[in-house]
Amino acid sequence: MREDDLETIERAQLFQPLEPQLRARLLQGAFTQRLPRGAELFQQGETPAFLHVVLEGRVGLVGVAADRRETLVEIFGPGEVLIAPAVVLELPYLMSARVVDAARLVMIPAKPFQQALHEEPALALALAQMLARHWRLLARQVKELKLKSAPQRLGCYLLALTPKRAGGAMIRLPEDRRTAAARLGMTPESLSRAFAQLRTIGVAGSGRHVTISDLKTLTEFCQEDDLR
Amino acid sequence: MREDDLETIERAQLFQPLEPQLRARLLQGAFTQRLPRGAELFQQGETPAFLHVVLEGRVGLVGVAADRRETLVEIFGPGEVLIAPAVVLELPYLMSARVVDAARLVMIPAKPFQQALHEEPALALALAQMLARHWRLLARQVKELKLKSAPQRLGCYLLALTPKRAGGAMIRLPEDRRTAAARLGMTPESLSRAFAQLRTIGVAGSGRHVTISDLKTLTEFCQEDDLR
DNA sequence: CGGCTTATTGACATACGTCAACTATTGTGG
DNA sequence: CCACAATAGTTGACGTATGTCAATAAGCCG
Repeated sequence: MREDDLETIERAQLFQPLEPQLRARLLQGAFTQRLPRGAELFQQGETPAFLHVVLEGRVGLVGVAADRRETLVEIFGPGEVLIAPAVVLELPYLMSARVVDAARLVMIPAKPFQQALHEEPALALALAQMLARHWRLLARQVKELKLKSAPQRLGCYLLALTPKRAGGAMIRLPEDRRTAAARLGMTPESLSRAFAQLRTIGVAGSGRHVTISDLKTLTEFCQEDDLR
Repeated sequence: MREDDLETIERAQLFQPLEPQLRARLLQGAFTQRLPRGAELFQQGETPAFLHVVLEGRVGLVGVAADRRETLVEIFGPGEVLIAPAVVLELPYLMSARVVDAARLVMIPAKPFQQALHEEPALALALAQMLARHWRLLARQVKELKLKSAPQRLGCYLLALTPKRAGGAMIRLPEDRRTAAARLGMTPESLSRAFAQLRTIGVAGSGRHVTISDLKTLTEFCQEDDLR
């Protein structure tokens, strides 16, 4: 494992609160893997063999229906852990994981990890906190899907990409538009139209580049509760 | 606290793996509360003061948009813990909690609970497992919202109410139809029409009583991956 | 430059929400 | 126990948001 890999892992919210020697113990038997866009790390229905930590690139969680239709549920980047719930519960994955941007990952064997979970209080606590954060990501998404229109969801997505809450902003989208559309639960066509609609309230975009003239106006349009 | 309350708490998945003396310690300073249908336990945006455990009745998690429109995200019954993520992270609730069926709850003060989380490995582990299960509930819901039609979501909901996977079934709905509709992300009118559509594949319902002539057929209609 | 993918736009289909009327069910007071 | 009100559920007519399909335009790369 490379030097800067360890740094990334240290920054990962799951590992950051741990003692260095515990981190080292977890990484016993772990290895890294480099995967191109489109690669599948695991498939929905499989039983976890590893806990995956993203070092570089981005990985999407893809839900698959019985008729093979798919949806992109969440995207995780460097420092994030992939679907800990399945690993913790030793249950089949509810989703597949597919590389969105060429990625490097740490694969931590599941069994020793589960073992450590029972023996290392700090790990269990850090994991609980990570799961709590991940729960909130999904909770927010369910609320958006059920309460907001496509243009509003796009607005929320743009707002999430800037730390500021007032004034203007310039953003670089972290993914191409078809990927963003999938993540937002709409077709690329609908995303295009959603952008067209936001243009009327000062959102200008071309390619991955987006400028927002007034964040306040957009926040209002999106009916955003600004709970982080 | 009543005798049978303790039994309910013992059955709660969060507390079941704990030593009796640890359970007792957590319940120091806890008290029970009885609330009628419609009561709000807490509101979205508030910072958690208690960890809530449902003893009796049912409590819904309600997401609220800035324009006051609401959606019912999940319903929890006896033995379930209400929104542990906010308590764990000491962050504002992302949703409100509203009593759906007259309920009795244990209110465990948040601070001592957070304290215990750092001191009691068994608690942190049990919590991680509970959060993992709750994450899967939401993950499944996101998949359904993004991949399935209203009648298919209704079908999944009905299937979730029976442990069987083949043959026929008779079900009693745990909530009235307007509540079920809200949970499923549709209007009562759409729920009615969804039932009408399922009638063509052998689902007969009247009031809270539903009979399914063939679970296989329904499972297929719903495009259900039968991952539990 | 030509050929690829990706984004946009338009025409149209459809699922679902909305509003209103009607019916069934439940609960309540005489 | 009935009468009636209140509530919950159903059905129909209609509007709107979003998906689908097809054509076009715009980037990107060999």
